[in-house]
Amino acid sequence: MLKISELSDQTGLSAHTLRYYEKHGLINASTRSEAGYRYYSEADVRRVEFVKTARNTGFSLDDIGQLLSIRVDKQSHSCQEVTDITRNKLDEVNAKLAELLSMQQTLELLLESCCGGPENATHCSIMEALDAGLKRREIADQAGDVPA
Amino acid sequence: MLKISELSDQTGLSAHTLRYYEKHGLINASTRSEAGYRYYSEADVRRVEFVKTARNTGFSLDDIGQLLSIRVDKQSHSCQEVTDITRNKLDEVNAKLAELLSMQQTLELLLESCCGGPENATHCSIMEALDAGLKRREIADQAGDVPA
DNA sequence: GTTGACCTTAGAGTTAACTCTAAGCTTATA
DNA sequence: TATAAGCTTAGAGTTAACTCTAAGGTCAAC
Repeated sequence: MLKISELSDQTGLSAHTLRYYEKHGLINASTRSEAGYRYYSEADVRRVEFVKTARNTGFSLDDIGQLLSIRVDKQSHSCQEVTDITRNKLDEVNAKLAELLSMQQTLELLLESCCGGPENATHCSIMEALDAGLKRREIADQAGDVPA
Repeated sequence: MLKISELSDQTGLSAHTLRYYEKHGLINASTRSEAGYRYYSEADVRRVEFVKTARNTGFSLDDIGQLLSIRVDKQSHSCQEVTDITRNKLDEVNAKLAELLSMQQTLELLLESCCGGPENATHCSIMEALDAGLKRREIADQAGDVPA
């Protein structure tokens, strides 16, 4: 049986976070000392690791709550329920990814277009592109040409 | 001169958001009616559009504040200041991107590994993989083989 | 028997960027 | 002139996932 600080050491999650997860119904210490100290069993630890793994995979605490309720009674739940949660998360991730890739591309183009030197920003092509609403087809190419 | 609702229509930013941006020092209505109504000039509108464009590119309101203070006095700022802000943002975007790509890959592998059918989740390979801390080299391949 | 490290709880604070509400003026239209 | 739409402000609420604080109880070691 581990005390909260020992579980914290083992999982890398802070004691604060572990209590926070408990308050939100994700985990629990199956035993308490008379004084109220939390003591975690092996099974408790495995549940915490499950939460941590799911967290690293991108699932929200809310998703994880659902996954955990499947986990404790797998017989009453289908694989489809699990894949639904997973697919929704993948859809979210893909949407965010598309957004970030577009930003990445824009930022790279902006950086390519600007000299980045110590000269003053009067003709800075990054500022110009932002002013023009990024409308130039290639933001500035190398020569600063603007599409008709 | 545009009233706030007209500016809202033109930019797609809500009047609430425009006031919020003003409160945070990003934009301003250069004129107010006697009664206090905001009236936006062409220059005001261009500034708002700049903010919107920068926002879409991923810059935080804080970044945008810096970009705007360069914008109003380009002579006193260098291209390097602009590229520094841009490069920092690109670094952030790339970091987030790496995280999301890893999640995407994991989620795809999880989905491939699971039948997703109506059968109960007793042997669901997604649940198993999360339980095992995603340690299996390929999460389950197609056969559920575990590396030594 | 007294340090000092660790534990408890309830509840407040953090972050970013909105988003909304309430209470009360103003303005345009019929 | 009455009504409705629109504007003003200050300030509270939202979201997610922590993160921290205060006030106090517990425990192991010296």
